Amino acid sequence: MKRSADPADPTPGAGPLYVTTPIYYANAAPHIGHTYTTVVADTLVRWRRLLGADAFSVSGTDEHGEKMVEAAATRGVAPAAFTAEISATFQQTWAELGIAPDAFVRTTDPTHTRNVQAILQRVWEAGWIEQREYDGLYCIGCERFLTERDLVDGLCRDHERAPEPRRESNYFFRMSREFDWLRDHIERHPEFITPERYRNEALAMLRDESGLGDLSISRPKSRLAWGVELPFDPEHVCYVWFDALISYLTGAGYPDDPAFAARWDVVEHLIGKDILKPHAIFWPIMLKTIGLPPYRRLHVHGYWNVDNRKVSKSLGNMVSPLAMRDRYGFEAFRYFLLREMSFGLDAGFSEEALASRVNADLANNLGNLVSRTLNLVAKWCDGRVPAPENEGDAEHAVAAAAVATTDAVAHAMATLRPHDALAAILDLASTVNRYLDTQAPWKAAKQPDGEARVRTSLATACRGLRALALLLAAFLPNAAQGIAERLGVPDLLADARLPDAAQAWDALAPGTRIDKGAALFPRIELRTED
RNA sequence: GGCGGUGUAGCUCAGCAGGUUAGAGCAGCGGUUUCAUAAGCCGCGUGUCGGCGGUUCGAGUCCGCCCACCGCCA
Repeated sequence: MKRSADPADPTPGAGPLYVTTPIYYANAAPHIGHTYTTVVADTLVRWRRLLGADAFSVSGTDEHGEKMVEAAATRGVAPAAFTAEISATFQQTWAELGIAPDAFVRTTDPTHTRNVQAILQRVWEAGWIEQREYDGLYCIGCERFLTERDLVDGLCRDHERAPEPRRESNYFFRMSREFDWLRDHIERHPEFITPERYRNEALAMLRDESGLGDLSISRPKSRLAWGVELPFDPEHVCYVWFDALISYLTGAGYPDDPAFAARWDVVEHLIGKDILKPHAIFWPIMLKTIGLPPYRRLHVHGYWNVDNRKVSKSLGNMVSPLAMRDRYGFEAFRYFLLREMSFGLDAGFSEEALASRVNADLANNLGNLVSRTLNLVAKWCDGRVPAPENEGDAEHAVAAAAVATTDAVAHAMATLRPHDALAAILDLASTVNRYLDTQAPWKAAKQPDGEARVRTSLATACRGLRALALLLAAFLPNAAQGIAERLGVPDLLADARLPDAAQAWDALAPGTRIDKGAALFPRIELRTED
């Protein structure tokens, strides 16, 4: 089942990486969807760095558009003040959760708006933008003109609000000229958009073409002043998507940072399925007209449903990552997100599901393994990691399992399947639990000739914990560090490099003083309603 | 209406290019252990693989039709 790695083929997915989250639309505090994408990006970056590769990440906030003006007006503040506040909330949230993108782009940043204007000017001069009159019904919620088919009882289908008639002079990005090129590119590069279902959807959009056409990228200032001014027409501002996508360039240092080119070579975007079209269609064509190669990959994940319903403000079922942290500890929540969603598919969140998943995997399996191992070491080995004395098949099997797990995690991460990676890691914890039961050092300790068995089995279990700490470092950094500290090797993760570190099975020095510490993951007891 | 997707054990999902008695985790049931976080370990699943038909020596796995749900588009 697990393919053994080809010796000529190094660890898969071990090269440098530049990964982005979406530039989140900053009209409300971050919720579970933002948190998921951001956590996946963070995990991916940590994993690549653990493999010794350079990894760079960008996140940010998209702050322009009519909805923002509306929301700010509702709150009685200026758009700039409103978005500054929300953007700060995003940044503080990630910081509090221990997630630190290398760059955080606000679409209102002067460096960014300069980039947008320079690019607009260049694309304009190259003839990719033209002015047209447009007459139609406009939905502020969608930030676009609607067609008859978007209407239900005269209301926008998605936003259930009445569109307003508008006649506007708009600038259009003539992207339809490149649909053939893009279709060809996607067809020639099967991994350009993953999972495959979303690649198919992108191809379907291009096949029909009916819904696509050219893209309006401007709004007259008379209607919307909150945006980046078009350099070639000061009476208009740039439409939100054109502006926002360029953040991926700004964040990577475009155009002046010498590191930009290398980053752009290895860029992969992470998005939710709701913004497939701009990323799969608009963006590659924009890049082509800018004169940059397409991004390397686009990874698309599904939606989180909460308590079996779609997440929406009106339902009030938004899940705040900070609230989850306060209630269960952030890594429990982070684990749930990464483990429960099969990347690409929709998944469901509920506190019951969280408790069940965390208790089974983290408390009962992993946490308890740490606890019982260290307790045995404290009791029978004077609190020091023992030296193995007579290793046999059982010990070799555990060591082999650690290597196989490392390989499995690498494969899973190379194809953006964090859920599979975590399943493999927890499986290793099970293996060590089974090993301990088989060896039963607590019994051997009471037998006259059992000492070698006690030392060997506990040394092996400790080595297993060390491997688990290394493998978990990217997924649950605090818990991994917690294991390392309890094992008496607090610097384990500081400069560890996989897969060597996991394969260096005997690197845990005998005599190391362990520290039992508190329970790594206490069981979650949900209060039951009566 | 068109295109695409999904439909596999109570739940969440694996099943790649068709091939021995269809799997995992969780939940449940039984047993066992006591080092440990009422944890661990062992054992237990007769599931019409949505339905019908077809191709094949052989189909969950390919083809057609149908049903349900979802998405994109119109």
